[in-house]
Amino acid sequence: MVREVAEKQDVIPLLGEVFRQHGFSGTSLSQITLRTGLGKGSLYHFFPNGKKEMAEAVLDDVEEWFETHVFSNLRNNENPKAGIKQMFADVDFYFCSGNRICLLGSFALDDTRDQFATRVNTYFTSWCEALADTLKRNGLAPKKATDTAEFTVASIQGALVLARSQDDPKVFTRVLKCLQNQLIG
Amino acid sequence: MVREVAEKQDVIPLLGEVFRQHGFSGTSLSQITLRTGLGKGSLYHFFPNGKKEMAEAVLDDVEEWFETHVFSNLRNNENPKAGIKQMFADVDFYFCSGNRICLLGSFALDDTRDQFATRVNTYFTSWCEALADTLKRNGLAPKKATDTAEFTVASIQGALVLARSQDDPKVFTRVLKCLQNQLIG
DNA sequence: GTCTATAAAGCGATAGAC
DNA sequence: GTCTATCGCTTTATAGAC
Repeated sequence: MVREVAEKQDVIPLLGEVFRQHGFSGTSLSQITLRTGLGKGSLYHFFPNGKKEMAEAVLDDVEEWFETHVFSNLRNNENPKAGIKQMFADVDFYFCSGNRICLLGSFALDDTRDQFATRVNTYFTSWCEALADTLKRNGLAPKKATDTAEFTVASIQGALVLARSQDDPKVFTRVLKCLQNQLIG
Repeated sequence: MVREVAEKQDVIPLLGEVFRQHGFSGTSLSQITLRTGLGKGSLYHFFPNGKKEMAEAVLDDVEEWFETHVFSNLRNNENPKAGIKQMFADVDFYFCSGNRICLLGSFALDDTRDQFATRVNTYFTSWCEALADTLKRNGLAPKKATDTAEFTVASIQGALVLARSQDDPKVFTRVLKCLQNQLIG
């Protein structure tokens, strides 16, 4: 770290990296110290409730990014097709073209989910609903729009899993392209 | 446990349950003892290399199940459409209609993957290749078959993630139905 | 094959000096 | 705000009795 005095705002992205790498239960405070350059003293100064509060701060950060970039664009873009196209561009950017996993997806798979149940649920629900709204405005029947949105969000998550399993981010790019074709051909 | 003397074969499914619940790094030997009823002495008798060897035994078991039921059926079924239909039935059965996660997908997401890299890679590769083979025999062009198989396997994984995030297994059932429609609708 | 006892290391968390 | 020292607990793993 360059600065001697850290700011919480600068630490959160680094925490996100550590949690993405090791998972929540696989992340130890010593690994956090390694990545952030902050000792336990500083970490507990910023996050009095320890590791769980650190993860919550990261999840807040993730939610805010998706709300600002993805969800609000889906809801507010007057051109549904353009909104969907923009979603795929943002998603590709955020997940670094398949080189980055989804922290909420990672938390969802084991019992970490239960510690962050509301956040995990809300993130995916918001995404599905915002996309379903856009699909309706693009002419899909309500039920069809809901199902298609759910299917799309699921496939994006699975593409991240499969890309990592093969250690090949191109898998993610291919699935994204296929999904975009299905939605706005 | 009813039996006083355990057999390795009986222990492996229980190990699978524990790893599915907590993830690999979230699983401790004391939790394994709770679930299996076996003390450290017995566990290290069966698995001298400890937790990693236990996970490997579980992964071997999973691979064998999928090879026997899913992959070989896809490769050998003379009727491609029937083979695909059977795959979805087997997958729905194995993942308990969305109530069970994929251990290899769970391992893939964090750095647990690196400890089981070959197994994780091979499982998904075998699945994609077997499905692509069937899709070709059903009339798809080679490249289209490969892409569709990859897309399908990814979506199945993502459906498991999304179902757990919503604590709603029905999500899994809906995505599976949608995929089957796309393939042999 | 199973158990208990034990070791050494690492864990999350706290206290207090600076 | 940052650090070091420390606490109490859990971890993986081993040893040895039965």
